[in-house]
Amino acid sequence: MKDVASAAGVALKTVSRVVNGEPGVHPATAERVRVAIDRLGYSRNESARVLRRGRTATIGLVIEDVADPFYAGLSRAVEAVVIDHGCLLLSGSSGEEPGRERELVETFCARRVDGLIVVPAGDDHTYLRPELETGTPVVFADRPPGAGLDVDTVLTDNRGGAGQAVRHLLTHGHRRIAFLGDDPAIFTASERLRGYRDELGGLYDQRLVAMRTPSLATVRADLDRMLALDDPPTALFTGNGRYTVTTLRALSGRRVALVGFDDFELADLLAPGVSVVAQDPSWMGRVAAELLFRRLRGDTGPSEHIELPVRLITRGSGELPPPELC
Amino acid sequence: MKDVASAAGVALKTVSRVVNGEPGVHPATAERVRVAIDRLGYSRNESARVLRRGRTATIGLVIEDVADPFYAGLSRAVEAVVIDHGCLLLSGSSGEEPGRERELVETFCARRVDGLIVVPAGDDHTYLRPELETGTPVVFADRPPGAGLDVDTVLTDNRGGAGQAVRHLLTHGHRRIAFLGDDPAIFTASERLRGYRDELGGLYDQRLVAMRTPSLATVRADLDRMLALDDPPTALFTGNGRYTVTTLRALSGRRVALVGFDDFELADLLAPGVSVVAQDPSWMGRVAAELLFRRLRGDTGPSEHIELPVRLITRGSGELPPPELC
DNA sequence: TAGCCCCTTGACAACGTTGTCTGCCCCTCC
DNA sequence: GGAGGGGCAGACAACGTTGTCAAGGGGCTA
Repeated sequence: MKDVASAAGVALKTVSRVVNGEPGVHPATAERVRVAIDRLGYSRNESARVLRRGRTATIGLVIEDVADPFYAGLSRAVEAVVIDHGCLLLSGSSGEEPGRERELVETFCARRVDGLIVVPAGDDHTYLRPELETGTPVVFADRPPGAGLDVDTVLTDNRGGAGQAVRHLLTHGHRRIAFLGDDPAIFTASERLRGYRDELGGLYDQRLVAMRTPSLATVRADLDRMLALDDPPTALFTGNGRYTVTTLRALSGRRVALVGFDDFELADLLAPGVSVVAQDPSWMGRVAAELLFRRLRGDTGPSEHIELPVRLITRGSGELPPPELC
Repeated sequence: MKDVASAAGVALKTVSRVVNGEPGVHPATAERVRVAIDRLGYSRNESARVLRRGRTATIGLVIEDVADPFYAGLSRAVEAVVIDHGCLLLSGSSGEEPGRERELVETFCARRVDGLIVVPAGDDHTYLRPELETGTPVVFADRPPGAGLDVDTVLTDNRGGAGQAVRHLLTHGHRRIAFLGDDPAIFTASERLRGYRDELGGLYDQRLVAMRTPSLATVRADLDRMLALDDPPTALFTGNGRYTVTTLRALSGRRVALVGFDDFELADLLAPGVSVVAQDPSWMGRVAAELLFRRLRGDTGPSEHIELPVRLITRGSGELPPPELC
């Protein structure tokens, strides 16, 4: 900027004014400055600007994995809102590791983001205290923060959704419904288990539940074990999109009724189409981002806890009757 | 930091030394400083640091759309490499708009990223000149830069891949092979068209080519038109993952041989499985990022133009014979 | 013509770091 | 006992911006 100033024969401050579109600069002078800027290929140093002004116009987003379609959709929606507010989005994947989550948050804080949206991997977020105290708004999405932190949260109605899935299978005559889901240490997994269990009531059978990080081998093993029971499951409820897909693969053609949590591309093209309880990741992203910006605009009301509804989409797999009724 | 210094009863510089793990601080003093840091919840201001040191330890990535699995995979791979180098990744989606692409690049440059990886949306990149001249390395991925810019590029063997797909269909007896692809203004689309055309040679028929941004309606219209011809296509070659999926939907069960460019999740679960010419987005991301870091380490060799091979994966749809041979 | 105000411009400090240089103290070696 | 050196700590300037304040000049009004 100094170079531009001397090239244009004006003071530093005048260049600053032109760059920022501030009023009170003679058009001719402004033009001279602009020419100098173009000639020198000058671009403002954002770090210095941030340092001086205190606001970074930057939002941080911590998700689990960009390559997971759910988070990719959420990410895209957050990015859109952030851009609408003239800000930049920093984002990173925690890969389900609490340490990495914390690292990311701290990196973002060191860069002085104006606000944070976090899909937590860990369950201790006391490290966020200092930031919260300095007034940086934080919104948790998809999963709530660890105990003792009262911040804005946007969740899916996991329990209700699981209940809805199970109810759907029950009304189609199933009594033996298995649940295949992620490690219950993950909030959404344990909530969905709870919804499943509550809905089943007396029909609940521990042997029809398998919860761990899915791989084709483990899912196949779990399925084989369950289907070999004297009273095997006639229907499956899978705990998330990744799980549903892995389960479909592990079934390798065996026809069992199935409802999955999370919609996924091509669910409609499979035979039969896969019935799902669908979340809307874009909606969640949008809601979280808008809540964050409301806080940034100064809304200091009590922390909000939003729960987004899910939608049952029937495509065939969830409407298969139990074999004995065929 | 000033507060930490006075709280610990030391000078600013000593705190700086502790924060940066520089040697020459008495362990007892360092401990005192660390206590003060914890107590005050201090975190270094990265903007000030960047301003002072000149390096940001930040890489910028411009892609087309995070929600597209291809770019999500690429993104994740770039992020992994960037983290390995102790850097932060800024990324944004251009949404196929040249203006947005430029905006993103300029935003990143204003934040003084150390290097850039760009999947270009536009074809004029002269605006990058100033940055290139100041020595910021730039790597183009998936698509080359506009004319007149000689920079590192990592592409897929689009032409060869398309040729391979067509050859595969030819060896299965097809002579009428249609091509459904994106707007030829997009580099990858036109390259794939070229590979298709070159491989078909005399069999090429303008009426079997449809190129535009895919929507279910347009693809359905194009398909209906082609299939109504006197000598309709017996096989389809689709120009990218999104196109393949849309085409499968538009076919709504009609059995036509098909090979798609790009692999996609569940391609193996459809009936028949979808044969594809697969790119490896992670590989591309990794290669691009590693090339970038090699430049950052000072490699000033001539610009590289890497072309990654594709892999034909046969799953059934590409091996269907033409109807007359049934 | 004096006084006032507005328009335009510039000088300067401050934001929070870090690199450089200097200073002090204590230990060791001659 | 003095010189020299190493370990530790601090003072200060500079990075590139922007907010504050002040100043110069020209036109308008009384």
